[in-house]
Amino acid sequence: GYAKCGSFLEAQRVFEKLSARNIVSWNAMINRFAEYGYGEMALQWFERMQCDDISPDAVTLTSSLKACASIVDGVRSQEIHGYIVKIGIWDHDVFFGSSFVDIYAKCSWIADMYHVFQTSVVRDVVTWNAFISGLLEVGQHERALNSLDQMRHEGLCPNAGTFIALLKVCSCIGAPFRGECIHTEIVKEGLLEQDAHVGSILVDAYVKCGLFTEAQSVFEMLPARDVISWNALLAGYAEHMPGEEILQHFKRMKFEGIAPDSITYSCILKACSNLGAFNEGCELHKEIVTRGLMDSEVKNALIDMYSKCRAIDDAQHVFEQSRMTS
RNA sequence: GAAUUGCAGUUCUA
Repeated sequence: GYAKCGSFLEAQRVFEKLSARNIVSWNAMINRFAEYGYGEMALQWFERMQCDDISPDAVTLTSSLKACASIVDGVRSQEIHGYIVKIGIWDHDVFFGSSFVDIYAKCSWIADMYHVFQTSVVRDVVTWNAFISGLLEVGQHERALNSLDQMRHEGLCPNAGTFIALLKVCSCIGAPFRGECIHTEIVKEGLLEQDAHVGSILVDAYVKCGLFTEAQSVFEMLPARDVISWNALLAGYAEHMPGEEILQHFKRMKFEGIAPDSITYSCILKACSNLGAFNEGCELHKEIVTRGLMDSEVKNALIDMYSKCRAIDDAQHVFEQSRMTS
């Protein structure tokens, strides 16, 4: 329904008028709020539904768990966990396992995360992906990287999400060799063509492991480059390549028709601040205003840039504007 | 019968 288009007001209006509010319409509302990050709102709808004497089904519960995850609400997750076990549907849905692994990891409830994972009789690739991300979250890097072999041992085939999770681990511990192995696997599976997320995380991982040449060559071979893969590369330039080269790449990005976002500008401003490139910095400032991309991170980057360029007045100006609005 | 479910991509910061 309307909720899928992100128009909540419209969705709510339609919902209130629905004569036949069935569980599907409730679930759709809850999940949409959760999906757009309104976790608290989603849980309110969850409670409202129960007040209406409709008992939640597996879809309601996983949607509500998504809401819990988005606001990292471990306590309410536990209540739902207890309810699922109590009414005896734990083994009916693989989704429960991955939801709870994910949430307990986000809460850093390590024992609970392990317990859920180990007692899930049915595990699928998403359960494993959530587990790998969880292991990263709690600092169990080796174990996370070993998971690939283990899940294959269970007869499961890794997907894009698996490799994304694994590459994040490599970035975190700076393990370029492991990253290269994963890169090989990704190519073998043909995932670079199928999934845009994989390409950008691969560029990002090489950047973060300090293999900048590799990052560049992956980037150039991507079938499609979006603002996120561009940002990953530009962040690498800002970090590792002190020089004006980054400005050329920024031009090329715009020339290719990719609209920069506030993260892009933060990266370029960082480079300008290292270069002491005041004129370029001013140009960027104007562009940011024109494009309406001023947010608090960009403001910090601007203040930093102006300070490094010894333009204290300009820095102060941005600073005072940010105090006015926040 | 159909419509509603789980993990995962880029900057800075605590």
